[in-house]
Amino acid sequence: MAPISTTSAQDKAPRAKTRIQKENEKRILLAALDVFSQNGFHGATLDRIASAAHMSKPNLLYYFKSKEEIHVALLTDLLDVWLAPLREIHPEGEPTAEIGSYIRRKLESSRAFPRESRLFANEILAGAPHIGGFLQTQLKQLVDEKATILQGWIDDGLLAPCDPRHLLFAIWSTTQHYADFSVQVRHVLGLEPGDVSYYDEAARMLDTLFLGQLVTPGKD
Amino acid sequence: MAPISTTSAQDKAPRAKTRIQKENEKRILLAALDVFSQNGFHGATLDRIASAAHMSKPNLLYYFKSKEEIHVALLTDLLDVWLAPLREIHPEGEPTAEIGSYIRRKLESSRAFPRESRLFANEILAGAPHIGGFLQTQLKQLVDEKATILQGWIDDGLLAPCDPRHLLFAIWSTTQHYADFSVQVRHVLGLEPGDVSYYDEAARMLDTLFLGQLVTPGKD
DNA sequence: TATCATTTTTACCGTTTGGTCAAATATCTT
DNA sequence: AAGATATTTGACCAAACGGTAAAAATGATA
Repeated sequence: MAPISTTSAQDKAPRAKTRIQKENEKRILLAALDVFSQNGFHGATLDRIASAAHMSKPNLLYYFKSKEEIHVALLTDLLDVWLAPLREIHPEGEPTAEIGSYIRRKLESSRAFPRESRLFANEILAGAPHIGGFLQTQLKQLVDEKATILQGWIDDGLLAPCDPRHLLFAIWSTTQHYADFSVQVRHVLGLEPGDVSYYDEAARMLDTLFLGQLVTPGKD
Repeated sequence: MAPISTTSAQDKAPRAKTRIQKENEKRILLAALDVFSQNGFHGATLDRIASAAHMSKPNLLYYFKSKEEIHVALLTDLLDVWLAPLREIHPEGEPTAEIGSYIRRKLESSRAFPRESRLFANEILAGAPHIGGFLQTQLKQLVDEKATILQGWIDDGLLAPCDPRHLLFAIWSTTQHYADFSVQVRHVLGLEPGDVSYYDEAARMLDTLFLGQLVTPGKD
């Protein structure tokens, strides 16, 4: 296995990163996030990424060996952001509070990082060719762990009986929907292209849906 | 405006469709659905579509003038399927039954037509360049209409107070999630590639979520 | 079977794409 | 300032791409 040394003097293969190198890699990744999230992997071109990064194509390829390497770098950075809200669910907390704040964190993540969300959605839609391993190992493990917590709450009668993992799916889909399908949301609501004012109403809806009872018993 | 005449004898421009023509157009659209839904518009190539349709590329282009024309034809066919379940929500019905069966229709649509769902998701993710008009007019109109029905139920105290359009968003996202993100669902659940056995549990989850109360009041 | 329209194929074209290479330039270190 | 290293550039390439033209083959029709 290749060591990922950062600043060991004895190593000779991986040199320390220059100031310019760090700056330009950041510029490239920011530009690539724009382009990839708008057009998907195949729809993105190195010329467009380079142009968005105010850089020539060969110069871009001096920092990343290939288009795929940029894509993988972006996805790798993304995975931490994606998992972070889930990690914070703790068994000591009260179910309503824990689930409620998880939903709020997920929705806020969707609002703050819509491009990242769309990048992720594109990758999954394409069959997760690059992060399939991550899904099967790290994500599955974390989901299993948190599902156990939720199951505990169900067993204690604090949560309605349901498959905890599908509950997580429902939270993921509803929150990410506002980033991934934002165009549809805006068109249906009759909002202008840049308008994201629907997030407040979305938060209320998700609170009602996941924390309250949605349909009243009815008068049969 | 160009008339869309089908079988008027006096017209000379649009001829009637041959048996071979109908067969091959069907073959092409089926093949294109496979390719587009797996790789998105930019990831799909005419060579792959032609190959999947067991046809040479120029022959394919004899039936459809361009790659985009195939894509638009697929999307156009799709829109009816997409709207159908929503149309069936009627104001006379009982809220729980109406919403419940809508969810079941949507989930069944997701299970039966995952490729169509992914095609739609890809289009929206890309900013809906081809069906933006449809979203702003037909879909918005239908959603407004059905949202009024839901609002009526809320006013009658039959449904928990919430924004009806966001309720529809929640139903769309949770049901479509099982088609669009099926790879992730399977990886997290530890299922084999072709396995879609999670749909039963998904149906139970969505019933609990949308029709029952999920989190019990707690013992504070 | 002769005629005509439809369908299919072969060969090809211009453009775009991801990527390379060597030379030129800038930056850092001593 | 000099030398070494890091960065940037312009010219280029092979492959893949969407699409075309015209001839050849097939099917329908009388």
